[in-house]
Amino acid sequence: MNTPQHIRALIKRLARLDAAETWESDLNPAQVAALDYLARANRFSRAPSHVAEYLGATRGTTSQTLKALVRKGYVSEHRSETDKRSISYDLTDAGRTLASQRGRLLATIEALPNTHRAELSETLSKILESQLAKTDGRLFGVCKTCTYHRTQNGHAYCALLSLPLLAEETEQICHEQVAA
Amino acid sequence: MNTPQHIRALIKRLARLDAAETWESDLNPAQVAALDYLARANRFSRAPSHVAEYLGATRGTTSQTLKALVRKGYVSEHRSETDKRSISYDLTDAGRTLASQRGRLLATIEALPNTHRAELSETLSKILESQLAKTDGRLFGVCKTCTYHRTQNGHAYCALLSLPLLAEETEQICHEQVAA
DNA sequence: CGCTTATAGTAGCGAGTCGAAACTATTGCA
DNA sequence: TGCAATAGTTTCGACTCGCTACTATAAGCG
Repeated sequence: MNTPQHIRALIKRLARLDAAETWESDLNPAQVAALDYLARANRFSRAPSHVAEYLGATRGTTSQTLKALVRKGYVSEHRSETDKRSISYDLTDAGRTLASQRGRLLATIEALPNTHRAELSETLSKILESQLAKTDGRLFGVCKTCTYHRTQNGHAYCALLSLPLLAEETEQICHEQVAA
Repeated sequence: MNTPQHIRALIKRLARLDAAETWESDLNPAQVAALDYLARANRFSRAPSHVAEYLGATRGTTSQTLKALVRKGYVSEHRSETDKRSISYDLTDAGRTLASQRGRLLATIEALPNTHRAELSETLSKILESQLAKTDGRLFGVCKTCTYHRTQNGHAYCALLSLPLLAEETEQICHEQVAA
C-alpha cells in the first residue's frame, strides 16, 4: 500500500477534508488559502498576482477572492506610491486572529514524532520542487534561505532589491526567493 | 523548515496545484475527485452518500457532481433492485480512460525512491487516521486489509455482508472497511 | 398489520470559485 | 513619443458549496 496512486490519494484526501472543515468559519477554502498565504508572505509578496501564482489560480479569480476578504474585514488594500498599478494586501487584526487559529490538521501534524516530521517535510518539499520545475513555477520559499539574502554586522539585507530587512521578515515567504 | 505549519502548507499547496491542473480537462477538481473515487471503490461503495463521505461533502453537493459526470458521459447510474432508494454509479469506458490518465503529481511521486515512498505513505496514513478519528470518519481502506476479509480454499469472502468476492474486488476501496 | 421514524437521494437557493476574455490604467522601453 | 508589457479588474457562464425542504422507500415496533 505505498503505490504512487495511493500516496496521491492520501495527499488529496487530506487536503480535501481539511478544506471541508473550513466551511465552519465564514470563509471558504479559497479565501482561507489566500488569507493563509498573506499571513506568511513578506511585504513584497502580497499582491494579487503573487497570491494567484502561489495558489495556481488566475489573477481574475484571485482578485475576487481578495475582494471578498476585504469585504469581510480580514484584509486591507494598500496601493503602492512608486508603482501606481500595484496593490498590496495587509491582514487586519481580525485577519491575524483568524489566520492564527489552529485547526485539526495542524494539531495532528504537531502530534507526529520529530523524526517523522523531518522526513515528511523533506519528501514533500522534493515533490513540490519537482512539480514546480515542470510548470516553471516559483518555490515561494522563505527569505533567509535565498541566494540574495545577506547579513551585514547583524542586519539582514536583500541583495536583489538592495533593501535592508527586518529580522522577522527573513522568516517570511518571498515571491522572489531563489534557493541558495 | 519542518514546522507543522510548513508541512500543512506543503500538503495544501501540492493538492491545490494538482487541482488547478484538472481544469485542462473538461472536468473540474470536484468531478475529478469523485471520478477517481468511483474508479477505486468496490460495487458496495459507489453510492452518492459514500462519495460524499469520502470527499467530506454533503449528499446534496455530491448528487450534483455525480449528475454532472453522468451528463458528460463518464459515469452511469444503476438503481438497486433490493433497496429501491439506493443508486450505484459505474464508470463508462470514457470514464475508465479518463481515470487512468497519469498527471504530473503521479509522475513525480513515481520518480521518488522506494524508501521515501514507503515512509511518506506510512506517515500520511497515520495523519489521515488521526484526522478521521477526530471526526468519526471512515478510513475507506482496501477490502483485503479488513477484519471481515476471509479466504476459503482460494476464494475471497466478506464476513460482514456474507458474500463471495472476486479477486480484483479485494483490491478496491470499501466503505465498510475496518482495519484488521 | 399499520404507524412512526430513519435512510437515500434530489431540487432549488444564494454566495462564491473557476478560467477565459475583454477592459483600464500605468510603466517601461526603444 | 509611441507602443508593448504589466497590474489589476470586470463580466460571463458553468459549477461547487452548504443549506433547507422535499420525495420515496425501508425498517422498527407496538
